Amino acid sequence: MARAHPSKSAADNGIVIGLSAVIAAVIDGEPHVLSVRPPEGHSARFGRAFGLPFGPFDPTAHRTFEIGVRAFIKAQTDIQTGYVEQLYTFGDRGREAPIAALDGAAAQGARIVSVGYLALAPVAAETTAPRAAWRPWRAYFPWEDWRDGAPDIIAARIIPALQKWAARASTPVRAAARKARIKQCFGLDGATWDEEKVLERYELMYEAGLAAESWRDQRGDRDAYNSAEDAIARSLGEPMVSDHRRILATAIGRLRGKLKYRPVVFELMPDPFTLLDLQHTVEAISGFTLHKQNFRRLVEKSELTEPTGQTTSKSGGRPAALFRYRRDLVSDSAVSGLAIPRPKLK
Amino acid sequence: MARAHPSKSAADNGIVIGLSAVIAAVIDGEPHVLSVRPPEGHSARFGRAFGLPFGPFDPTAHRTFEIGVRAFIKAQTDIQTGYVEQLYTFGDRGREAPIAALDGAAAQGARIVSVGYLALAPVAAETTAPRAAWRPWRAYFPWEDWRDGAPDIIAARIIPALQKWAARASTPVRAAARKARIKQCFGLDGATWDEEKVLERYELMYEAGLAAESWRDQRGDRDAYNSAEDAIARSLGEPMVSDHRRILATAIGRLRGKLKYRPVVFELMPDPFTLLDLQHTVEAISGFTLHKQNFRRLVEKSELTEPTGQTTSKSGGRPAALFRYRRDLVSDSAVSGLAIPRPKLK
DNA sequence: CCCACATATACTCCAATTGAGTATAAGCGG
DNA sequence: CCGCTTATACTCAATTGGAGTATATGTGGG
Repeated sequence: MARAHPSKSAADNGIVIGLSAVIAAVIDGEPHVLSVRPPEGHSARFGRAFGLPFGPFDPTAHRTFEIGVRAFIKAQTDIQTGYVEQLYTFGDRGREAPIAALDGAAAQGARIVSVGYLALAPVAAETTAPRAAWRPWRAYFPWEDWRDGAPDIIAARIIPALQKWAARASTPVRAAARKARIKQCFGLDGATWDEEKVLERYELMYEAGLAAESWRDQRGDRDAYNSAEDAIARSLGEPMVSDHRRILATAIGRLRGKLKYRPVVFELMPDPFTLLDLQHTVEAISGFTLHKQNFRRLVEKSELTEPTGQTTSKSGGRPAALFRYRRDLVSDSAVSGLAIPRPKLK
Repeated sequence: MARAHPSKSAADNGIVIGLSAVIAAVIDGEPHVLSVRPPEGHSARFGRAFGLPFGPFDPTAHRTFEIGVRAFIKAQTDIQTGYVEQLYTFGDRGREAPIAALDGAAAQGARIVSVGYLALAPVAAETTAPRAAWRPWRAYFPWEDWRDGAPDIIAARIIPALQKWAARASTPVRAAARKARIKQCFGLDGATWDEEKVLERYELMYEAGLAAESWRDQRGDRDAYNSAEDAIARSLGEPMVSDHRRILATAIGRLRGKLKYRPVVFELMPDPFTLLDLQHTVEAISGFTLHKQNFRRLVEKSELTEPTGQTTSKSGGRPAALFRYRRDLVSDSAVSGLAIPRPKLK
């Protein structure tokens, strides 16, 4: 049972802790996540899905998780991240399957536990790392962006498929429970769309067999499909390696929530910015549009920003004043974010 | 290197995941946490501090963390918990030290990672487990309860000690940074007391050497003390085993926050309750008092409760109407809690 | 039986916040 | 200088939220 590198491998039935990072940035008004294409020949049958930057936690080398995360982000992506936050630790058996080869096949037989992290990068951050690429959230979650109203895919594909799934439940009580979840998750009849429920929506779709990962993991509802190919062809959003799409969903939900009570948007902004830039960034993250004049009032009242005195005329019409975030305020955590005003419906 | 029980031990430099649970309940208007006294002879030099119910995660037996947590809570405490939520995963080296003997000395040399959980129990829950006892939060965090105004211990002992610690910083810049943290954490001059910052306050005190654990871990500021005995005598609040007080701090902060946007208070209530009971529970958790009439208005507007039609005259004066929580509403997560109104100062 | 007392519940008031506009300012390209 | 575009300023009504007063309904003592 002895191993060549005990610090990087694990005994059979042992545990490996994987650190995964969602690195988010808003590029040209679109929210993106840094994605990594696995090496050639890896998980080939799964269409070479993207994954998150990922690395095994090495207890001998890393005093804390955060140090470990920062280290491998730097190693894998060339990106400088300031803000880093732990999201959640996933330990379910059966969701982590095909990432087996962490570095080789060291982790065969071990239970893989994922500690997910969220990191924010200002737009400026470019990556020159070999297999890393900024990819829009939209690719993975085409139903989360409501800036142009309700995405067509919801009414056209998601809801019908979910309703069929609900109807397939084994008992009427369970069918009703499924329907209630669908209603709450997607804001049907009367319920409001809660932009923070990203994970709940993804998990619902996973269970219903609408996420390609659920087929891969041999989980979720499979009754409605003729074959694996059929299921994958009809799945929604691009799948990711391992449970990374679940971690991404967690990150988006958390970020959308945090926006409201902590000044995190500014971690995504280049240095001088206009108020409309700021608004567009908030809108990109939260997935819906805001009332311009009120957003302005809000930002000014918050005193989180200060005018630089300069203006930019890139915007077309009247030049916009440039602002900067007042980092001096306190050691961050004190102040209370931008309390996004929610517009009435859409 | 082979072990007798590979699933419960770990290779040298391996990883053991500990699951710790903060089980909270409000008893007679006082918030309590279920604490476990370690077996005789264990960590004797540390005064036999209490710990949280705790168990190693067994990858072969537990499909998910939550299953594992529920299993050992049941095994260790006789308590039925409904609501269970993951808090945070702690992996810092050096904070976990003296829990070495998980069950024997199996984990010698392994890195211990703590996944903290929060569980809520309605008052009714009694425990008959051998070494388990309900203990008030106050014992561990005597500075967190502001229901009778600012606790004396803050002005009398905490702030002076922290100020001295700030002054001992190696550079003036660092001293200023420490002062700013103190100000924000304890709501000094102008800053408001943020009841959610329980963890930040504890970590500050740990760093300043005011928590007995920081001495035990050989960490934190130690300059101001003549000896270990001196440090422990002057430390504030009762220490806990391992990093359990940190997990408890995380739990309290999270619970205080969650109260505001999710209907979790009801998980702590017996079945029919009066509105004043409910208010007292919220106050116990959040640590400050509320305006009675407005709290009432809030609860009624929220429609989270419904009157049972009955009354109770236990309260003394006019009998109070009994209410129950409407569990039918939705699959929990939809509704938005009680949005605690914050009274102006005190 | 009535009165003091205690708590529960109802209602009022005012200030602050917020949603949603309209009006005006200041650049650009012709 | 005009029309277009976007930025910024100001207005207004509705809602919310903090704080207080008034009234209801029980208990226990004389």
